[in-house]
Formats: sequence, structure tokens, C-alpha cells
Amino acid sequence: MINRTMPRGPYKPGKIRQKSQQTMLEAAIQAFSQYGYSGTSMQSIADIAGVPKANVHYYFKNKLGVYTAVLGNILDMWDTVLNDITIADDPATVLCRYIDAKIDFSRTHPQESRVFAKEMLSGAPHLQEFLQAKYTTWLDNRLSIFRHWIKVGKMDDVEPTHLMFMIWGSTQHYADFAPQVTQSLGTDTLQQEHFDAAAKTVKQVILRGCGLTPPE
Amino acid sequence: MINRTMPRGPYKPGKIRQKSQQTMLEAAIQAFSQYGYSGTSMQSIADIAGVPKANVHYYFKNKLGVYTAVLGNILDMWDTVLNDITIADDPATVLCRYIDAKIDFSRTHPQESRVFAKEMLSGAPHLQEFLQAKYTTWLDNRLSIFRHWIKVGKMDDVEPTHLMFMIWGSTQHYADFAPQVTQSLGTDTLQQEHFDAAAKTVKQVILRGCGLTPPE
DNA sequence: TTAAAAATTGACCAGATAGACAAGATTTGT
DNA sequence: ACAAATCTTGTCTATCTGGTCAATTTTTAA
Repeated sequence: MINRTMPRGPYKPGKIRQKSQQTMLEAAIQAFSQYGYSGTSMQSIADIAGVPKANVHYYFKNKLGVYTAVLGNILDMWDTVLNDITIADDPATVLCRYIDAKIDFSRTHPQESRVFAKEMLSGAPHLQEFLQAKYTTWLDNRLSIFRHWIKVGKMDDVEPTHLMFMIWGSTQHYADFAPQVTQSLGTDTLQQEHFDAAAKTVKQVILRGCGLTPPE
Repeated sequence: MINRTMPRGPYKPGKIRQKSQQTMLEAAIQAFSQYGYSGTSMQSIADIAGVPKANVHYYFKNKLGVYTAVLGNILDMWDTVLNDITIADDPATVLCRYIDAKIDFSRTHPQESRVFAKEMLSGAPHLQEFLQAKYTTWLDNRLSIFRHWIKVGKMDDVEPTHLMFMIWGSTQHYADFAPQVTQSLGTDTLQQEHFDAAAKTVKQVILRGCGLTPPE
């Protein structure tokens, strides 16, 4: 997406283009996640990718094009989990699976999480479309399921929207506020065990807080 | 703090200097909270403050000086709450007070919250001293009180560090992810009632999740 | 092999930015 | 009132940045 040129004619496009773009996108997300949009220069992206700056301009229309491509990749990861829940499911199981998945995302994709967070902190100017379209329906569907569970007594009357915010906030924290977390836990780098302990506590509090008991 | 010149001699310093600096700091936090450090120009700060750019340079050593002054002001707000808790206190009361205070901070100081969050997201290069000194002892003191409450059975065995992260993450979310929150709640701007509902849900889940019952 | 398409790259440009500076205006203590 | 200190502000500069372009090299399909 966001290619400037779309190769045509007697030529099989793709391989070089795809690989180069991928390299540059990975360089870009690294830069954006640390320095933000304004703090990242095309030159620095090129340096990280190990190519001349003009090469980045060849594959992307401009700096905003690189950024929106990065953002698009991140948004594509959005609904991987909690996508197939139904009214028949067990709330405790669903919440556990979601919390585990979110914590795991903070562990395996901290850079993506930070780019997303920085965009939000800047007022989400490039997420309006996403928020109004894809996200809203995604959320509404899940909220209605939670509301049903509450109505039939499967869980306590906890306002579902704010419950979701609690889970998001609690789990994102481990990626976005990593310096504070590492300092608090007295470690240099966050290890698997730290994320496991985090998931355990979040699940314990959320489930109990909703009047649920851990599955199995 | 971070003044370039410290007036001396037969002259009563302060009034003009203090007022001008205050105006510029308010302009600066507004700019930094939205556009980040790199995205904010000295010119934009001057424009917001309504003064020529050279005036900003007169009162602050350089751009980093403005930023660290802003950051320092924010850090000074840190321990206003949860500062005087003791072992004798009631856990439920303390947690409620803290959650209310944090949510209220997100409501009344969203810009400060966002500047702090952006600094964290960038790896907190200017917070190392704060994190290692003031913050660590602050946290350790509170954690030991939580651990005592757990030991004597006043609350469930919930890992206190991660419990604190849950509260921080959940409450910060309303300032830092405001675009997502407003979209989810179907409103244009967050009102008092939304923050009240947020505080209610967070308190409900956290307290119940720790095996506590709401006070009085 | 070869010609067209695609990819690479160095050089260049216009605008923005942080910061310096000096001249002038204002405030202060006496 | 007046001199010293502080404050204000227009102007200037060196540097950085996003973006363009044309020349060269590499890859591809026939």
C-alpha cells in the first residue's frame, strides 16, 4: 500500500520491491516508536535500513506515506483476538484469553504498541477513519455480548466499555511505560516471567472483579 | 528552575520574570503535549504565549531547558495523593481515594499526563534520575504497606506492583487515549459524568478483585 | 543477447529551525 | 530624576530536513 509507482508492462514486479519495502518499514517503525513522527528523519530511516535516503523516497510517496504504511500494518494486527466470541462462550474463558493475548502483544510487539500510543497521544489525527469505521463496529459487537452476559447473570454488572478500557490500559502499560515498569520490578529488561506475573495479576483482579472464577 | 540568568544587584527580581516564565511554560506544555518535543518549535511556543521568539530564549537556556522545566513542573505534582497512608489505614478506603485522585488528574491535567506519557514512550531519557531516586522510594514504601495488608489478611494476595500498574494504566488511559475513549463512549468531549462512571467501574473491579468491599 | 523496465544513488534545492546578538525600551532602587 | 539592571524584540546565521532529479546500474522478459 501507499506505493508511488505501480509497475506495469512486460515485467514481473514484486520480489525486490516487496523486500525493500519490508526492510524500510521495519526501519521506520523502529525510528517512529522511539522518536515519534516529527523526531524521525527520512535520513535516519534510510540509515537504519542501510540504504541511501533517495531510495526511501523511491518506494514511498513521502514521509507521511511511510508513516501511514507503518500505521496500516499495525491496524491490521488489531482484531486477531477476541474476534470470534459468541454469546454461548464462557465469560471467564474469553476474558482470560483476551488478557493473555494483549499482554503477549505488549511483549512481542512493543514498538507497534508505542507507535499506536503516540498517535493516540497526539490526538489520533490519522486514526479517525479507523476509529469511526472498523473499530466502532468491532467494539459494539463485543459490548453487546458482555451486556448479554450481564443480563443473564453470567457476570457482575460491570460497565463493559470501562471494563475494556481497564484491560487495554493495564496491558498496554507494559509496553508503553516500560521504563517505569522495569524500574519498579528492579530489572534491566522485561523477561517472560514478568509478563506472566503481569497476566496472572490482571486476570486475577479482572475476573474476581467481575464476579467470575478462573476457568477449569 | 533552569533560568539562564539569575538577577543580582540592587534590583528586586521576580515579578516580571515569574509571570513571563509561567506564561511561556503554559504555552510550552500545550505545544509539547500535542506535538511532542521534536514537533514543537520555539516559534510555536512563542506564538502561543504571544511574545517574540527571542523572548523565550531570554528566559530559558534552550529548547531542552523549556522541556525539562515543563517536565519538572509535572514531576512536582506526583506525590500529592497516597502520600500519607499508613498500615493502620483501611485498604479499601485508600484504594478508592487513590483511584478517584488519579481519574481526577486525568480529567483536570490531561496535557501534563500526555507529556509524561510521551516521555515514557520515548524511553524516559529525561526521567532516569527521577525514576531511580524519588520514585523508587515512593513506590517501595507503598508496596510494603500493601504487602503488610496482604500478610494480615486485610486483602487478597494480589501482587502489589502489578496492582499499581493496573490502577495507573486504567486511570491514565482516560487522558492518554482520549480519542479512543471519546469515540467508544459516543461523545465529543469527555464530561464529568464519564469520569465518574470510569472511577466507579475501576473502583468496583479493583476492590472486588482484591477481595475488598467498598467503604461505609 | 538485448532492450525496456525497475532500482540505486549522489547531488542539489527551498524552507524551516534553534540559537546568537545587539540595539532599544522599560523597570527598579536610590 | 537618573543610572543601572532587566526586559523586549527585529534581524541574522548555520544547520537540518523533506523532497526532487538525472545519471548510472541492475534486473527482467523476449
